[in-house]
Amino acid sequence: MYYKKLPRRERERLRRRNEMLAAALKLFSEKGYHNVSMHEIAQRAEFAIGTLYKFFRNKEDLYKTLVRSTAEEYHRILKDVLDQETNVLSSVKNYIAAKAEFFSDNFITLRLYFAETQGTSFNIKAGLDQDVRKLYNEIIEQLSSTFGKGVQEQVFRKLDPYYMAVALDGIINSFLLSWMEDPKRHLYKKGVPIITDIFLSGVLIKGGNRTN
Amino acid sequence: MYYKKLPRRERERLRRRNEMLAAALKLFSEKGYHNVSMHEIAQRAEFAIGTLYKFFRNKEDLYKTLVRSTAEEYHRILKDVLDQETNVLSSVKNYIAAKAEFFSDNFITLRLYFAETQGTSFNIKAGLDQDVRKLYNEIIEQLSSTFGKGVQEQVFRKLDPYYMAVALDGIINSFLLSWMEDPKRHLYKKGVPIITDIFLSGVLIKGGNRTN
DNA sequence: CTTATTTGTGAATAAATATTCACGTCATGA
DNA sequence: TCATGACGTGAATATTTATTCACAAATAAG
Repeated sequence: MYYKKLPRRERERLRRRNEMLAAALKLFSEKGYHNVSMHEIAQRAEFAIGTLYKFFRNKEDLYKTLVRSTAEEYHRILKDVLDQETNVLSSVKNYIAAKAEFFSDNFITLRLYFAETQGTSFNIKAGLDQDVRKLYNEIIEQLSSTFGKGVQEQVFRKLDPYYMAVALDGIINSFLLSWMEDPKRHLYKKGVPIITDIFLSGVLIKGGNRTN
Repeated sequence: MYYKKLPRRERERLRRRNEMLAAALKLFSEKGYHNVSMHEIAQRAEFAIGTLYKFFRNKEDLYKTLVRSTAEEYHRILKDVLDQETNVLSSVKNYIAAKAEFFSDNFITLRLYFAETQGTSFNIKAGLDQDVRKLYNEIIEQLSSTFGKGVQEQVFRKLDPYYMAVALDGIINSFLLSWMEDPKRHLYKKGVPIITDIFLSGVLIKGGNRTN
């Protein structure tokens, strides 16, 4: 509803900028930061190398912009889910579904996500790393607090809420990863109920083996 | 018991080679493939740059050698655990413990492991990726077959064994990751029973919510 | 239509770093 | 002790790629 708010010049400028970001996202996602050259990005976006530098101070700036905006969207979506005023069990279920859905919408982003949160964010110079990690941790903390509430309400067993959050996120990530590697074999829609089920009920046949 | 099997010359040569690999491992693990120069590795290992090239054809060769040997050790250890003739429940518990122990022994390797299995292995040119991934998948498949046996023996619920394997590995990895980020806060020894417990029994208080 | 301003271009430059190789150095065996 | 070959060295070279900037094209203003 706010279209046309900006002058034509500005809008065109933004469109160009987005084209460059899109090209960069695709390339970074496929090959990783250091295996993509500025020339390559410019070429893919069909601009001259100089133009690219008119929009972004340097390669790192371009990359940071990309990752930041992605991270912020990720953060916003999951935070919204956890902020919703429902019972804790629904919150957790919604969290699982929302995370899966976010990435199924843009497969490409998933690669960037793993590159930044797992393993190799130490590839890029400091600075960005911290910010993205912080957003990621905030979500884990909030998920953790949801579990804390659940424990008090006696919906969940009396386990450390933080570890529950870590465990859940780990399961989801490993399903996302296997989906990323072979999208045909591991449909994500099929994964959501399985994740939920395993996490909530465990894999043992009887509750009798519980240590607690 | 096989010391002295090799001539002095050869042994010294191997020792030198290992020093170079050790220096490389440390640097790659800390900064990632592209942020480490051959000069840096040579300097750290206290050899001239030319010497490094006498031992390894090029940078990629050095890196591949490193990752391959690490991956092979990882593979061997976990395969041994799963091959052990015990009941399925013990196998799974041992798997959890063995994986945690392997990485607690060499923290540094953990970084390399995440770089290769998660997210950014697509950073390095093809070839290596495939081999390492293959070893990793073999373990998941074997874990999966253990779960299959467990389902038949009615130890585990009737869920897809492959997904159980994916889920378990995901939980373990996320605990390892949080340990890597803050070793003081998340002691790995403390993590093992929690992982086991959550995975086997789930987080819900009652078994009544089970969907199956 | 002319001028001014903004924006796009890509050859040229700068910097980083992977790789080579002509030359010492050292150990071994005669 | 000397000759020989294996090994180590690091300055020099090759290559890749990030970044700049003088100029051209397009657009807006008068």
